[in-house]
Amino acid sequence: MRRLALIDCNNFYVSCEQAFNPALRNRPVVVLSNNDGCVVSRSAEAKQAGIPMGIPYFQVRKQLASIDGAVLSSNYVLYADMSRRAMRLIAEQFPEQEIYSIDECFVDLSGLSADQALIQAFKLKQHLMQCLSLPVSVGIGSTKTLAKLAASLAKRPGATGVANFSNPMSPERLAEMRQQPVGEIWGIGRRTTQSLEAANVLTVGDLLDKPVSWIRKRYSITLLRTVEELRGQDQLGLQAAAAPRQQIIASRSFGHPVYAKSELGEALATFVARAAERLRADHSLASIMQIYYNAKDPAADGDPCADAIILNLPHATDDTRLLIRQALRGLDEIYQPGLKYKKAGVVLGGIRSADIRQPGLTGLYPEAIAPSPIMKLMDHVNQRYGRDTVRIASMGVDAKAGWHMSCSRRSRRYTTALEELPVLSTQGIS
DNA sequence: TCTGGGGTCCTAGGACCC
DNA sequence: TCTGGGGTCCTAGGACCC
Repeated sequence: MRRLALIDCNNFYVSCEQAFNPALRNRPVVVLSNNDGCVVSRSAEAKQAGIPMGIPYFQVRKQLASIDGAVLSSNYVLYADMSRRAMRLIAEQFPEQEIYSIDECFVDLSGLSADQALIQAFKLKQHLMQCLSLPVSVGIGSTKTLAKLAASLAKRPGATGVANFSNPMSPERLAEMRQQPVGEIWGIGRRTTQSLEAANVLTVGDLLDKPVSWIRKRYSITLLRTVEELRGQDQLGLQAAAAPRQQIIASRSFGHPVYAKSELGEALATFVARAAERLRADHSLASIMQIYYNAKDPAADGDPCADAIILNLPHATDDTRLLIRQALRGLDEIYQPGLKYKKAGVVLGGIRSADIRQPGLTGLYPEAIAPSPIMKLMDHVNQRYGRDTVRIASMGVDAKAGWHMSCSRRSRRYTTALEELPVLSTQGIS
């Protein structure tokens, strides 16, 4: 019998912060998105105070201050490292693992009985708390969709943190599953929830009672697969090995508006460098690059405007230098003086394995055949001594340039930077 | 007056996820 | 004044091919 578990870190970003700073425990805490824009993670106390997920910070600043809430900028370096540690601990217990996101993974429990699975889930919870101070919820199910649904139950306030929707299910458990609102189901978002509710399909049970033909006629194959999964028929499988990405995006809203082409060029070159690092880490090449911007036009009452250009590269590449050259050429074509630039980005596409390199029919680009030793060296130095220790000159040298993000409330990189390690003294951790 | 059938590839847009 | 970033999959429609 197939049995899967979803392991989900509770309030992951906030929990990472609380792990290192006890003063943040048992009180309202939120972590903000890039540029301190929106609330993206909330402690239980912040949720209880009614702070919504995704709300712009400025709309809840006063409320947070009035309840003595702590507000933090995102510290992605810390979260990524904590994630890596948690995933490794989980894989030690359950080697069949699919890492689904920074704070979630699926594991295979097929060898275990339902009771054994529950016991193992509680043990794992305890283990992660002990090793990393990370609270997790575990949902068990015979498919990923059921495991997800179980996890959403498991993490409700007052719940035990573990829930099981895998067979054999008691009649009470089944009834509870069928009572869940459709909006709780993984893969059913806001729009589909609205549409289903309009058709008087309000719960999982309502949806399961609809004939396949009704679902297929009104919705896509995607929803049909979701329903099959809820019936216990596996449609999604466990993807143990991560497939290389098909698309790599690097983009940022600017800390301050940007006007000059040179500054926009520095920002774009930096985004290209980030994307190319990820490309090489995947052992991939890109053959298409898109660059784009969002801006406001002061000449038109500050109306928002945007433009983009798709660049077909002369050959598939992972070379930051070539990619930056092409990106700046693209910028020449879409840059408009006078606009107030708010955000820019780069998308790498046409991605394929770096095992096959070919220079194109013209033979004009012999360098396309072999990976660049300079890129390899650059990655190596930057991994060892820190990001951008070696960089391309067009990325600029001023780390305070206006386009860089603002993140004034970032905590320290406790686990990845020597000079920011926590210090233990008789007064506690500082 | 009569106007096929089957297929691929690409793109834009929508919906969803964390 | 201030509203994130990085992804996936599906669908419909157009261009093109034989």
